Amino acid sequence: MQQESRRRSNVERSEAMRATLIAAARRLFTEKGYAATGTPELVEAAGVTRGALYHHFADKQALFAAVVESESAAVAAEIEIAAPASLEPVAALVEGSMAYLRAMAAPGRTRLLLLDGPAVLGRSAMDEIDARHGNRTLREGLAAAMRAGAIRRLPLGPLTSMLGAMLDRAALDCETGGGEAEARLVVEALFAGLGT
Amino acid sequence: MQQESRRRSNVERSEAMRATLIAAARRLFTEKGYAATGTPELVEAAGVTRGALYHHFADKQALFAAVVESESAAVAAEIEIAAPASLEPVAALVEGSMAYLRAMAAPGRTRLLLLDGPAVLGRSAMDEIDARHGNRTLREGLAAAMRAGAIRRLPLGPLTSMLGAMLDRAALDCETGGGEAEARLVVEALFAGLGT
DNA sequence: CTGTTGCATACATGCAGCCTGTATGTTAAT
DNA sequence: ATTAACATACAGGCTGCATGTATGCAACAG
Repeated sequence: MQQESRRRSNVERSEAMRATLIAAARRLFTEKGYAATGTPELVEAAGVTRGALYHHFADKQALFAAVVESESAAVAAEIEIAAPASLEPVAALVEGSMAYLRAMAAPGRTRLLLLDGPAVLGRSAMDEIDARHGNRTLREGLAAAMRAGAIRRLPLGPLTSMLGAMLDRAALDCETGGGEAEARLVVEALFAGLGT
Repeated sequence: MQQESRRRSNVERSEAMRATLIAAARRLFTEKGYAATGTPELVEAAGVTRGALYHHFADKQALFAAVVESESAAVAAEIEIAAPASLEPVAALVEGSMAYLRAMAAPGRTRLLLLDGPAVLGRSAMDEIDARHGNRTLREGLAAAMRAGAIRRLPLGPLTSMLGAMLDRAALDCETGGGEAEARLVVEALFAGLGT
C-alpha cells in the first residue's frame, strides 16, 4: 500500500521534495513575506527537516528565487490566454494589461513579485526573470503594435520597462483599495496617447 | 577646549547623536543595503554603541525609516528647484521628471528608496512618505497642468501613482546602463500623449 | 538471472557564529 | 534627587555547515 512511497526512484523523490518545499515556501512567503519567514517554520509547514531544504537549495534565497520563477511563469500564462495574437494591437495591449492586474490580484503575489522580489534578489535578477515571463508579453505586444503602425516608434527596451513598472504600480494600488476601473482609465489613456 | 563637547545640553546631545546615527546609517544602507547592514557594524561606524541606537530608535527599522524620510525630502527639494511654478505646465512636468532622475542618480539612492524601502517599510508606509515629498511635486504638477487645460482630465491619484512608478523605473534603468536620453524620449512622448 | 558489494545520493541532527532586542548598570544634566 | 542619555551584559532565534545515517543504484560474482 505504501509500497509506492517506499520504493521510489531518486529522481522522483527529489522532484517531490522540491515541489513540497516550493509549495510550502510559496504559502509562507506570500502570507508573511520573506524576512518574517524562518526556515524552521518553513520546513515544519512542509513536514520535512532543514536538512532537506539545504540539500536541494543553496540557501533560503535560492528557494525564494524558485518560488518567484514559478509565480512569474503562472502570471505570464494567464496574460497570454487573455491577449491572443488575433486581437487588434492596441486592444491586445489593454486586455493584456488588465489580465495582468487580475493575475496579480492573487493574495500575496504583489508582495512576492513586486516588494520582496526586487529587494531580495536584486533588480537585475528580477529583470532577467521578468524578461522571460511577464515583461516578455508586454514587449511582444508593443513591438507588434509598432510594426502595425498603431503606436509611435520609441526605444522598445525603456518603453517596455517603464510601462511595465506602471502596471506593477497599478496592481499594488488595486490591492490597497484603488479601483480597477480607474486604473483602466489611465491605462487606456496612456496607450491611446501613444497612438500615431 | 573640549568644554563645549563636555558641557552640552541634553537636547543638543540627543540631536547630535540622532544625526550621527542617521548619517552612518545612510552610508551603510546605501552601500550595502538594509539586510546586509548589522547594527553592530553600524554603531561601530558611527563611533557609538548599540545602547545609543536603541535609546533613540525603537528598532533597526525605525532608524531605516528616518533615513528614508531624510533622503526623500532631499530628492523633493532638488526637484522643486529645477521645476519652478513659473514654467509652462508640461515643460515643468518634463523638467521636474528629469530632475528626479538626476537626483536619484546619487549612489545607492535607488536601492534605499526603491528597493529596500518598500520591502522593509511596506508600500503603504512608503506611500505616506512619498505623498509628502517626491510624489507631492508630481501631483501638484499634474493638477496644475489639468487646471490649465494642458493635459487630459484623469483621476489624479492613480495617474500620479502610475507615472511616479514609471519614473522610479526609469531611475533604476538609468543606473544599470540605460541612457538618460532614451528615458527622456519616452517621458516626453507620454506627457505629450496626455495632451488634449 | 540473482544476490551481494561498493558508492553516490537524499535526507536528519547537532553545532558554531551572528544578530536583534531588552534589561540592567553608570554617568551627566536639570 | 530625579530623570534622561548612554554603555554593557544577556537571552532567544536564525542561518549555514558539518557530520551522521539510510536508501537507491550499478556492477560484478556465482
